[in-house]
Amino acid sequence: MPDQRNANSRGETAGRPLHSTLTRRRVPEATVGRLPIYLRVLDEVVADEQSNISSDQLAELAGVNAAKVRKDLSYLGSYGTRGVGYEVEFLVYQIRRELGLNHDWSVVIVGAGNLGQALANNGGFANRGFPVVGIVDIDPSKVSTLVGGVRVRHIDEVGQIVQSKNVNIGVIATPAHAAQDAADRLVRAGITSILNFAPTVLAVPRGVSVRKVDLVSELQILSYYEQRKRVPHVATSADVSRPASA
Amino acid sequence: MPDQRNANSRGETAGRPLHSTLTRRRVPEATVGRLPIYLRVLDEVVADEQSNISSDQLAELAGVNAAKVRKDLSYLGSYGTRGVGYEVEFLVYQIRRELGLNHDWSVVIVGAGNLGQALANNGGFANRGFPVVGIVDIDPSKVSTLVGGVRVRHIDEVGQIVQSKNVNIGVIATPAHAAQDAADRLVRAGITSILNFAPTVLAVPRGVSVRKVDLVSELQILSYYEQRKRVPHVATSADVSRPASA
DNA sequence: CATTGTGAAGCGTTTCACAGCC
DNA sequence: GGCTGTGAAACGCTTCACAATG
Repeated sequence: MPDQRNANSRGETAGRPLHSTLTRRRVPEATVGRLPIYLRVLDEVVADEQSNISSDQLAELAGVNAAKVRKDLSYLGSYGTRGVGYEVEFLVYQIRRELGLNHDWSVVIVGAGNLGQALANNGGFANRGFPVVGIVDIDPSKVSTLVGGVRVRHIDEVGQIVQSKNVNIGVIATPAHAAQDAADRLVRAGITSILNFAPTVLAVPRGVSVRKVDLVSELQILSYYEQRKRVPHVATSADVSRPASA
Repeated sequence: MPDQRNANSRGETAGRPLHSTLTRRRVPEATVGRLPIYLRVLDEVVADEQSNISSDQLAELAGVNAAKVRKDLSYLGSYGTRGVGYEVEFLVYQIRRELGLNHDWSVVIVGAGNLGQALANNGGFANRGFPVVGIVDIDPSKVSTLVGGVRVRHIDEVGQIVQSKNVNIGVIATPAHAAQDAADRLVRAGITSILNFAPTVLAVPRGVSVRKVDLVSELQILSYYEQRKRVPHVATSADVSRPASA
């Protein structure tokens, strides 16, 4: 069904990485995914009034290994001092700059159900630079209610909200069956970044970034590893006929 | 600070993949992460009463390429028919079996705030085989309230709940500062799989699987790519010396 | 003859190991 | 001496391309 669109998930567009071709220094996708973790950790280090940090210590706190930390940070530039480590405040600044966190990015939430409301009420967004400036729903009975200090408006108004409030990011918190329509509306409104909580693969045009958070999938993945812990070494007949040679 | 524990995230324990050493057929982590997506898609195919599906069609619907689908499915066994495709119901069964979804996995939620309540109210968990059998909070004023049909109990009772209701998976929906304590309590209660919504790197003993869902990180990653779209081609001196040849 | 299953090539990520530098 | 920055090796995942086959 998708037609000159591309299904995508986890930050890639049908195979092709989603970052536009040839911009500045290239930071690998895997590294981009870890920079937010370093930021979190460094915030606490700043709070502890520690001014320098080694790759070893940062690695420990972030739950990765030190070589990875150094490689990751080296993509941003040479911001460390040999024999000393990294100046924490400076490093925070550089990571934030790289991630584009020098200014706020306004967010609109589609879907004022349980999840949408929880997200809107979650102060963590706004004070991390992602103010929720709009919430929309298709259900007239939800419109006009106040959620997290923002009045819910009808989804038909999403285009106007995006324009007038300069929204950059859309969050889809609708049921699965409504998610594609929500995405279409967001895209039509000019949104080019979507965070999708609905368990659906969205079809969006090239140039629109989609990241997916699928709670049930996460549980199912945990289930896989949990099962393995419980049933070690069950050699089924299928296994016997197909020794794990490959 | 962690002491004979290992910080981890995204399903691995400090570098080492978390699945116990040498069990059955090995399914790559990347594949495990996609099986839930195939399941979702196949559910709809079943609903459409289509009995067979080719790797091409499944790939299209799942937003990946066909070779990947075939490789992924080949790890589970040879369940397709050349020239025909895969029998949908049988494939669903095999994927569910591989993921350990033949039976329910009970879930306990720690934290009855906005997010915890939204998760508990989200029917999608229970009817996908992850019944929420307990919700706990540290705040006495939240205890005894009813959330999603489950009465909130005090966090001190989490061990008893896990034992009596045979809980396998813990979901942490607390503020960041309380997340490590929540994890410690869950681990002490015998939980070996944790889904963490708090923006913290958890330290847990080996053998405990942790998956993290960090909403702000997701937004920050979108911010990175959004920024790139907005500021195309700021050729710094570094770029000139490093044409994107790789 | 359409479509799977899979070796092999290609590619991105992680880790190693050490030269370079403060 | 201690720690960064980075080539190079190792590893895992993706994609190609085609032989195998119902």
